[in-house]
Amino acid sequence: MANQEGDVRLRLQQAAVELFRERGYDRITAAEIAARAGVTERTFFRHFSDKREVLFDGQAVLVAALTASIAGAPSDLRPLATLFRAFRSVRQLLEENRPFSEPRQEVISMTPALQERELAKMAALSDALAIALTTRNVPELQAVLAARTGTAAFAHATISWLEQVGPGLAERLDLAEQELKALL
Amino acid sequence: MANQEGDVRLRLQQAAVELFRERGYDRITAAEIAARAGVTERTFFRHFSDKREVLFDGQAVLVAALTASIAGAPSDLRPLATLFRAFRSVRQLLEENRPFSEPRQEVISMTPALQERELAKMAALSDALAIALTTRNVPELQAVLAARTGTAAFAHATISWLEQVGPGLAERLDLAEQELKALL
DNA sequence: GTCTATACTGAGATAGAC
DNA sequence: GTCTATCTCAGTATAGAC
Repeated sequence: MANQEGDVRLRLQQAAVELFRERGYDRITAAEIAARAGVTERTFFRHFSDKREVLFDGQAVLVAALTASIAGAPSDLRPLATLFRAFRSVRQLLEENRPFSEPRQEVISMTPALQERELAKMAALSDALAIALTTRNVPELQAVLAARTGTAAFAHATISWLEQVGPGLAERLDLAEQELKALL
Repeated sequence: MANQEGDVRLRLQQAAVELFRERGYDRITAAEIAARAGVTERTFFRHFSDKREVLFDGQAVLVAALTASIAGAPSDLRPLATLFRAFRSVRQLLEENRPFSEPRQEVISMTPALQERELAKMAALSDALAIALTTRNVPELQAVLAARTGTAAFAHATISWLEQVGPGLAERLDLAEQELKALL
């Protein structure tokens, strides 16, 4: 029981991804996910405030790692360079998680409701990065714009890396940074 | 009846904004909105695929105006400059709409579920702008990044303009463009 | 853990515009 | 007659209150 109790959350998440891939997000009920994880529907909603949220949980670790990297960056680094330095610092973390995040992303890309939630999570990430930049004395508007721009590039790099065969994550990040520079 | 039939959609939208402001988004049911507009709940859902959507309808006009401006821009203009030219071309449209969009934005800013939808709409706008740029032979990745970046600046400018007293929309757009240039 | 409100869907009937 | 908008009725699932 101790085993089972501890990872109910994890079992719910795994069950959710499996079922969503088998039959599609909107044809799966929260009760079905709960049943496969061996708990009741009520327990599902105790762990996740809504049905979508079961797929969005790794964010906290990522945000912590990124803000830590920003806080520890050389103080003369410009905002965008600071952000890309942070993105590169979590590369290994993302690569290790690929076995989980790839099927997860497959489900998200098929489901508008989940894409919406993903955008919200990215916006929250962007806000966190903007705050991390302002504590380094980057002016607010510049911090917000840099965070949005950097997050967009980061999201594009990671999602295309998960969805398409081709370059690795590091190369995709390099490419995105180059293209951003070329823009201006 | 002919009068009423024609603007059911509009009446539903107006009723929705009024009620949401009075009591808050989640304390208003779709049935109440429908009742105030003189139709049934089912009719509400025939016009709007979900409850949130009743507040997001002006986008089509905006997207059309922006893509038209991009299509008509001088061919030697760089991607971000092309986008800001387009944003400025819809300034009057936005200013005329302010009596509607300001209360609407007030409701959105109070409601996480609506903010999520707004992000989705902005992402759709960004996708449309990216496509408009690629038809001008901007390379795909560059177009996507420019569109995301530009859209973020545009959204920030318009939302802060709606929510806070201070500079006009034109000045806020100028400011955002300057800060973007300063980033790179 | 139980109960309930409400968001949303589907099918069929009605009514008016054309 | 078709087409389109609405209503009616019945139902399921999410999510919040208790």
